[in-house]
Amino acid sequence: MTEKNLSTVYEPKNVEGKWYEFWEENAFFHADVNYEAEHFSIVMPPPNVTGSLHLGHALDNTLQDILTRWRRMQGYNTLWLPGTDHAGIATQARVEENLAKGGITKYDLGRQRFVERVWDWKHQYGSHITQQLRKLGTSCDWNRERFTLDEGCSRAVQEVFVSLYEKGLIYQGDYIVNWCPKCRTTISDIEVEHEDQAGKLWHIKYPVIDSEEYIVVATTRPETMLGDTAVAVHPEDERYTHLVGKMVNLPLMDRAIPIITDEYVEREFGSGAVKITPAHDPNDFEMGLRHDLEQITVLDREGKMNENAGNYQGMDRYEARERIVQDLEALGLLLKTEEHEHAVGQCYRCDTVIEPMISKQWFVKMKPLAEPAIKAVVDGRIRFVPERFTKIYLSWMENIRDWCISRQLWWGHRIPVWYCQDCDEIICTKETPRVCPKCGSKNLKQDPDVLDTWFSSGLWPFSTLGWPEDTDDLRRYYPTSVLVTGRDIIFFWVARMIFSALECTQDVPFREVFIHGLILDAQGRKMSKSLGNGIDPIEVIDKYGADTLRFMLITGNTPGNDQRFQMERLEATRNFANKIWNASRFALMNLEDYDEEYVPQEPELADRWISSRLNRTAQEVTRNMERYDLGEAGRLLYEFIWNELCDWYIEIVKPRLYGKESIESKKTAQYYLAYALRTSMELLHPFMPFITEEIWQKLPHQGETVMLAAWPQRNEKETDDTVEEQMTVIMDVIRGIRNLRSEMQVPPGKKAEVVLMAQNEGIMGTLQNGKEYICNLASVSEPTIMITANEKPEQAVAAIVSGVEVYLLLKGLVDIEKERARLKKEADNLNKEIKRLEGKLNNQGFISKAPPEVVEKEKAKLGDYRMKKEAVEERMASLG
RNA sequence: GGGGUCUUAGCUCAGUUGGUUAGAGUGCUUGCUUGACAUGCAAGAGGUCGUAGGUUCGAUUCCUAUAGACCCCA
Repeated sequence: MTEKNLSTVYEPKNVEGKWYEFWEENAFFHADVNYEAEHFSIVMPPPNVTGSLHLGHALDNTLQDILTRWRRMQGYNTLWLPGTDHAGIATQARVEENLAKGGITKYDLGRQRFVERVWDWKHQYGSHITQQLRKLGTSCDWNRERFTLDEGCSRAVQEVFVSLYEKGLIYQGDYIVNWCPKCRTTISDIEVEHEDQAGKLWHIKYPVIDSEEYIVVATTRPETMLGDTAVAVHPEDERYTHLVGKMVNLPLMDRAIPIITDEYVEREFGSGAVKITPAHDPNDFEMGLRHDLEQITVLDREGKMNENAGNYQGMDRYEARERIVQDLEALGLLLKTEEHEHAVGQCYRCDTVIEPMISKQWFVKMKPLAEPAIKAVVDGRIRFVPERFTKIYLSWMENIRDWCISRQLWWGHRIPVWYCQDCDEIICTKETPRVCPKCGSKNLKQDPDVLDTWFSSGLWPFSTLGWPEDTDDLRRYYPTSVLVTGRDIIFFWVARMIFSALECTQDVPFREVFIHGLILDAQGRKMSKSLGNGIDPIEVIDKYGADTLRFMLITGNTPGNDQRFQMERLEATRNFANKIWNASRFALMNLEDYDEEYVPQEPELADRWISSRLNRTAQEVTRNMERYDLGEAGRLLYEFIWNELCDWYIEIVKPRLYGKESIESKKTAQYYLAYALRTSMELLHPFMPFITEEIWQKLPHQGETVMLAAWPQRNEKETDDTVEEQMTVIMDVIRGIRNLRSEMQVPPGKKAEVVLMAQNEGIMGTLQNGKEYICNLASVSEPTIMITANEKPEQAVAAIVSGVEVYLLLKGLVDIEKERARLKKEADNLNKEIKRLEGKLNNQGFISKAPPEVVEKEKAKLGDYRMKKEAVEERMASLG
């Protein structure tokens, strides 16, 4: 090995790519269906097929990869199934933009050729994001990669559509839907984002027919008045009782419309009278149905005023708004204009203001599907982690509205419905029909619309495993073990998978849903294109390595909470990778003559200590992973590796490795160093897969890859409280000496003389046992170790640690007054604590009600403090 | 209007069955070419745990109210 020649700085670039190829070529990610072990399966939330990786993906996939690698090491039959989403609107929009550069529209190409173009686009860019996922280190089974528009997923979509249609759970109807004038399609309710915006509230006078009176209505959208078919007041509003039933003359349109009453009207809002536009407002639409009002559509699909808009025909909706206000003012019908903040619905894709519009669309009837989906979560057959997301899910599911699933796009799953042009028969089948089953006509036309992308992603957990076929994969890996996704997608996706799965497979799609938060920028804002505050994970990987990005994302995270992306934390994590790298360089330099056969007979205190700490860490890491607290698991490993393994064990063991002790001692140290480092790499592997593989391969090991090493389990025999207590004493003494040296400004190069007074024989034995450690780590010549005596060293400064009085001899350099002041401060501190504990232990309530072990613990603490205080006071007395 | 999260060291955050002299990273101060690492080592300073009540022997932790920040839903 030539580690001495290797860079002292870890270079992820030289390591990461090579191991990924190794894993993929050796099919280590591949899941073979077998029943020898319990299964663990995850389906990856499919990213947009032509999109790019962002930090949200990086976090989501890192979490999944950690769980997958961990379970695989534990011996589960593990499948992580990857794939991509056709992302209807987004992908189509990008291809259209691209066409626009050449001055053509999709209409120039026609549907068929346009869809071919989109497939070309998909083939060109479709592997971009999966390559990016590989850079991140994801250990998914690429042989099983799926695409929402592939043959199998498409068959599943048809199957479900036809089945729901036949059950009457899918229907077609004219309802008010959310129309995006820019995307030129409907979108579902949850695709509308509501944002409070500053607007105006216009108070308009509508003249009452056969009267001198006006009725004043307040609106934020005057352009829709052209489609008004009524004015409504609250039935108990006495201000208007005398007008109910009369007609008003709709200004600008010169149309007579009635004044009606409805409970829905808020008396406090505006004037208490509202204009009703059933064709352009969801609430008005409902009211229109109740009162059998006419629906007059005044806007077209591009957001322009249509032929029903009188003189305003052809104007854009905002232009029309201005003109209408002007015209009303000119007519003296504008009473007043107020500033008004109100919620404006916008398209989640393009931010265009949504136009509520009446349109014939396909819907899924949600109530019957929601019921089992609620039950599955209430029953605990599906569990949300963190638990609080259960409530969010349930409240949404309980108030669910029918789902508009048709989209006026060309890219997606075409609705499997045909209309007979001769007899108007509607045919819904999986196979393209040749003739009308009713009249035999061949003149059939397929519905032009495609399905909401989420309709197919809702089937993802089972369509990807082969459903509706009864496949081996489906039998083995379904229901999947856990779904990992962001909190922003619970309604869009998680909820829809749950009800789809229950309907189609009569089973839950996954047992657990692990929800994580969003990655925000350093100021705590959402990352967005418009703000330009996004960070490209690939750039981060190129600069710092995938391991660093992964570990940084994971350890900065508590389940379900958002986190800010801080460059400083990235550097700190990079330093951790570098630390591991250098500790390994050191180890490898000193393991050149490692003896594979050697089994240590007499491990030293430090060896037994690192082994004990390692085993305890393994146990704690596992425990935290089991509860999805991956961040805490990662932090524990960071602390163990850096603080215990590097800062203490390696430092302690150096002289032994350098051959300054016996050959047995050296071999034993080599054994424990290799064991501790290798096991650390195994525990850390799910988090930082690349660097751990690189190092594991170089260390003494068995097996082909750390990926398939057995997950370290706690070995009861190796955890030893006594050993840990003994090492704590030694470490405290070393810290005590270092502290004194630093305060007294003893030059680092100078060996110090110390006297150690042990409280009892046992501690004295421990000190003797750890004498070499103290000499080396505190730079001490030869400590005098003895039982506590009344005779204290003169010309010395003291530190009191648990069980030991530490004296640093400083001939002629001790400032008695300063030393006394230093000790006084320490004694005061101890007195404060002693008083606090005495108060606690004198409290009858505490003694009788607190658990006995807590009382014992407090008593022990008090005893320790008292002894320390006594020692400090004795020392002060001996100073005279 | 309803619901949720957060408020702990200058900054970013841990702190999970209520008992710790309240922790980490970073920043700051001091000293170090200590035969792996200055992307490092060692020592140190720094916190009324948002505010006010309550429950309890005991509250950073549980409950209520309140202030502020952010998010979701209507």
